[in-house]
Amino acid sequence: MGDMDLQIARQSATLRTQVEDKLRQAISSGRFKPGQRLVERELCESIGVGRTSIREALRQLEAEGLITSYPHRGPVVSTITYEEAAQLYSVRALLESYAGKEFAENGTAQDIHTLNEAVAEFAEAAESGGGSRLIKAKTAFYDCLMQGSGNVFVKQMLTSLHNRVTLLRMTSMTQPGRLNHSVEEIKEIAAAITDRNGAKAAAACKYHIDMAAKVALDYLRKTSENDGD
Amino acid sequence: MGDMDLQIARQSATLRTQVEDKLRQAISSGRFKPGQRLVERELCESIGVGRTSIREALRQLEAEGLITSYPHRGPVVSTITYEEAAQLYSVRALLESYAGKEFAENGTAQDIHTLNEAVAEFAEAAESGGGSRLIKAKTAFYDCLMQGSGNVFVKQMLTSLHNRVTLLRMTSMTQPGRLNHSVEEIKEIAAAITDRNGAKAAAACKYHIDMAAKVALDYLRKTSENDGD
DNA sequence: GACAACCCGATTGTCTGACAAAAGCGAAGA
DNA sequence: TCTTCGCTTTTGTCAGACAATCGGGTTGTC
Repeated sequence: MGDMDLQIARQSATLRTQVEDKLRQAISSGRFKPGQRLVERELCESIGVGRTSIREALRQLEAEGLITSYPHRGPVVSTITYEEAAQLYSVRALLESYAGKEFAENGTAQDIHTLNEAVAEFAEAAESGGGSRLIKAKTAFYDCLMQGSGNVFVKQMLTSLHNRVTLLRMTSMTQPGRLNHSVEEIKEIAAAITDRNGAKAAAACKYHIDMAAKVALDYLRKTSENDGD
Repeated sequence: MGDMDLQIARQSATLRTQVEDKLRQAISSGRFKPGQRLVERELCESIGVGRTSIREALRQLEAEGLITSYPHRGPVVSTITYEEAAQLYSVRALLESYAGKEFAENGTAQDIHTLNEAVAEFAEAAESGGGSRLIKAKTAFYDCLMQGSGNVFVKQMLTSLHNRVTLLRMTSMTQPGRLNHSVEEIKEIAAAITDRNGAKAAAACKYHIDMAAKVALDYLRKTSENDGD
């Protein structure tokens, strides 16, 4: 009874919250592409709720940076430039290193146990190759990492950054060789944390993000024929 | 003609934005105290706008962490525990150090010039003792620091953290001796940045925040007779 | 043919009024 | 005293309405 799989449809949540999740997912999954306009009435119809709920959900997503609203023109899915992508990965490296360090130095034994389980699950998922299972496993790993850092602000900020990474719309794991490297790097992180080695954990986290950033930014640079005009 | 005092009431902004600012200010100024309930209808009356604008503004503040909403009970001004305050200052130190380092290494000469002007203004304000002038000067300094970091995400996150610090409702500068120290520390930061010394700038930023944190947390610990039940 | 002014449709921003659902509170009853 | 019931308050959500604004197309002029 380790995993408390929180019920998918917790209908108790307010409607607005569900709309938020739906929109977030639509953006993450690429159904709404960066730069695309989001027209209120269309969203009302497709989701089946009133404008109130839609608009309030949009405000939330706007604050998270997933969408950008221009006055009297409405919201569009945020776009992210190459520069911003580089900045995003820089901050991520900074915060995740910190999280890793804190985890290693102050995390509970329980947290460490959970982390290692998440890593094992991720490694398995990487072998069996299930795409959605991989994403789930990686999410679980990061949730655990942020949780273990013991810092609610770090957790919140990293969550936001993770969401925004999806705006780049390239999984950074799709590269054939990358996935194996990724697994190794994550194992390294978990090992350092289990060893209670803060400095090493921070370094491993930073390395992991730097590698992911390199792949992502290279990819962006190559496919940047559509950023000019 | 140095100060371009942007017109107070830029009526072009949407109403919702103005409400956000008003609420943010009310919280920062302590007119709304942590833990206090915010009833929609009261806000409507006191601000003089409809529920729509109020609710959307509240969603924004909620995302920023300034208020916390419980379903079917409405929003309250966020409270912050001692632990969270400590975490907040930790992240602040981390991010501001990073900002200082980046500024020193990559900031433009123009940014550096502006920074030094802001520091001078802050020092003057500290001597003349104008409370609101001090706050303004400090805000200008931090704006410049974040701007100079060249990282929009850092800027955004630090802005959010700065807003939340006000939830602690103790200026951390009110301590008689603290202000002078604060001025010195800030001068140190600016000097390091002007020297293009990244490591030193980072250290100075961290020191500055750590000192502020120490004062703040000591104060919180002393006045924690009202956190039990 | 190019450029400016203008008008019109689409969409947002905002208000009002309405109502179900839930939370909290007080009273009634065991 | 404790539980239960019902009432009040407030939120969550909808529908409809309307002014303001933006963008695009049209018209008119040089």
